[in-house]
Amino acid sequence: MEHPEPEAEPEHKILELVKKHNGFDAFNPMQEKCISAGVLWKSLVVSSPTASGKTVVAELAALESILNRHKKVVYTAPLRALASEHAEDFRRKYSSALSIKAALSTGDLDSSGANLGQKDMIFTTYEKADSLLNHHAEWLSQLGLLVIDELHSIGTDRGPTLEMLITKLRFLNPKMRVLGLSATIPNAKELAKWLGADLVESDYRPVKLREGIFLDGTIHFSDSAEEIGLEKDEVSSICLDTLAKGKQALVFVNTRRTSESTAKKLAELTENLLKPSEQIALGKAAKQALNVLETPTQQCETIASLIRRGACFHNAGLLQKQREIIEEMFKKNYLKFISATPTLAAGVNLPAFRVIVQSPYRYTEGGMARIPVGEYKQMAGRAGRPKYDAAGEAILIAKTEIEKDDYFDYFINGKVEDADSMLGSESQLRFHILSTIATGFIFDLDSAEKFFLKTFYALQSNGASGLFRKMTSIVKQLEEMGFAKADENRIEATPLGKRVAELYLDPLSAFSMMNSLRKNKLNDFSYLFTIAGSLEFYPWLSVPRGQEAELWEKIESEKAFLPIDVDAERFTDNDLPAKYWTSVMLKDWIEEVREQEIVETYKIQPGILRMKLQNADWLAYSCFELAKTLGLEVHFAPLHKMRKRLQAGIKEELIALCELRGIGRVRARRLFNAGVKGIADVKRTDVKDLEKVLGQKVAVKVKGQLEMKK
DNA sequence: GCGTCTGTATTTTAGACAGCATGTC
DNA sequence: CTAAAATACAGACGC
Repeated sequence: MEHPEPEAEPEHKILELVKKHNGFDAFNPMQEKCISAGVLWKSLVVSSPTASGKTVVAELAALESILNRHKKVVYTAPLRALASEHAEDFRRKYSSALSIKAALSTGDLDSSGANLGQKDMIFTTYEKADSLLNHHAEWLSQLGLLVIDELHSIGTDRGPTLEMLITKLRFLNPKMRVLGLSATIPNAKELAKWLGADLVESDYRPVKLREGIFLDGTIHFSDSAEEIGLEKDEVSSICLDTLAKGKQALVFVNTRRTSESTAKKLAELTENLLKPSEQIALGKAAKQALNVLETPTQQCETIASLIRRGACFHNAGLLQKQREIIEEMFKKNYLKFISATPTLAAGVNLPAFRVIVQSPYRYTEGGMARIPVGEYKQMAGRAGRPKYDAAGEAILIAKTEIEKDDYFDYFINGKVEDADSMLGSESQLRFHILSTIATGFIFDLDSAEKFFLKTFYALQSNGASGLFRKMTSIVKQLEEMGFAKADENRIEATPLGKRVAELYLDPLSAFSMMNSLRKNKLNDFSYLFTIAGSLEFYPWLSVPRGQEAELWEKIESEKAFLPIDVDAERFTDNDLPAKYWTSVMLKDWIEEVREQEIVETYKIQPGILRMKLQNADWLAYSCFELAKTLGLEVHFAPLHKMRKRLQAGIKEELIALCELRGIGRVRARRLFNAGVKGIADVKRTDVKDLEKVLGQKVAVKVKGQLEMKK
């Protein structure tokens, strides 16, 4: 059915609905601009500052599509946290009121992916949406609207995935509208052109932003200066002044370690100034943060103590739960300061009166480098709390007069970088070409050309010949690895290649896993090395100083069991000791070494450990699936066991016990040592006896599970 | 001779997506 | 092409 432009009546209704469910009676200037540009019936790219209210624009377009045209909407974002926050928000506002079915689909175990075909609105990450295509989710060809949050991220390392996703979805849904939400970037026009969309640009912000530079006790703004004095160090001085104004500050630093030490410094400023009510709230939060694990680590204790004192740090080394607690305490104005790495700039919105950027440099592969202007703007954009502040202040710290002038030119008044296509990268192309072949978007040279011509890359580089040239050699590589077959007329993926695409593995990585699995002598450590040594496990743990030689010796003595050609790779792979060392860490984990001990030995924070373990679990599953596809039965049982052990961090003997909900590595070990060694034993044991080991609550819960199974 | 302090050389450095699949207080 | 803070280490110092 053709749907012409909707009539005036329903259009008006959509506007009213959105206003009503958001609890306001007028749209802001940016939103008005989008409405008059035709957000209800056109494709649009909106380029405007963070927190300018782009979510509402997405709601307008989405409701129109769902209510008037009865067409599905996909919202996609670069972070799971972003997707889930928006999903929750949308559900709360519209789901029950308008009986709109919204779903969240990310790689998270907790997010339900079932029955997406029956939903009206689906929130996902770029990768998950792309992966759904690899799994042939049919409903993806019935979309009315695609909302792309953070569209400017097309120019980052995850940009190619987004670019391919958009291209594929537009291929499948020629009439689909697109709503691209982007930060302010110079080439937004170009992106709009690619998407066949109109461009709406706006510099509207709900709170004014003043950008300044701190030098020798004075904050210099472009039109004025404020003398606040310099005591101890720059960050403390600014924070002290912030405190005197009764406000909060977000401090961005460039390493995790610095974020921690800065927080300790700032806690000294706040600890004696907290009101009793604040002390109570923070005390409660501190206790929560301390007890997110069965046994708290050193870091948990540090975090708890810092929260109690009114300032804390925030980085990827924290456990997810702790991050949330800290964010919430800051939002409620109990925590006065957070010192953070860029995690906080990219994530959910967490505004503060002041944003302090301690240094605009960061270590990169090529040594120390300036952060992109766009990244500075993203941090700066967090300044100013709507309703509380008349204006927000972003303050960059300079050490010299020259630096001050330079920062003004480069960061404050400078030009944000263009978002350029990154699809030319060979490794990215290898991954995405396999996936396009596996899903049938590309099946010969003609179709390849047609497809590539629709990419952003083609628009930017005036044609697809660049991609086309690289494709030939990539297809050859894929053929050699057994993932594709090609002749003059036809290119197609082998069943193995299709499976690799479904598993969302890098072809190169899958190939090296397969080679490992084909070795005849493998033990448990070989599997761990296969997992930890794969590309997806990057970055590897750094080898402690002075231990490199010792590790080489071990590698040499165990080389029969390492699933690689040690003699060849010792000269070509500089990361070999690090890969080995990382495997040893995984080994410790499944040997039930305590979390705190792992954290200390491998100098890794709990949050990073979690991330690595989740990664390991995914790769263990992938190995298992590859073995299945290859028919390598010898590996089935060992890999299955290995996966269970990685999930829980246990020796083989505890696998059965850990199947019970509420039983993890710690409790399972306690049970086992008390003589309860399996499900049957648990059944046989009296609740009273279980309580001695597990505590009352858990014991009852465990018993309850077994009752239900009867 | 041993523990502690101090100055200097050396080292280290952000983030986070994906598979599978069940009913939680 | 750009930095800065934490840590390891060597030597000095006091008892």
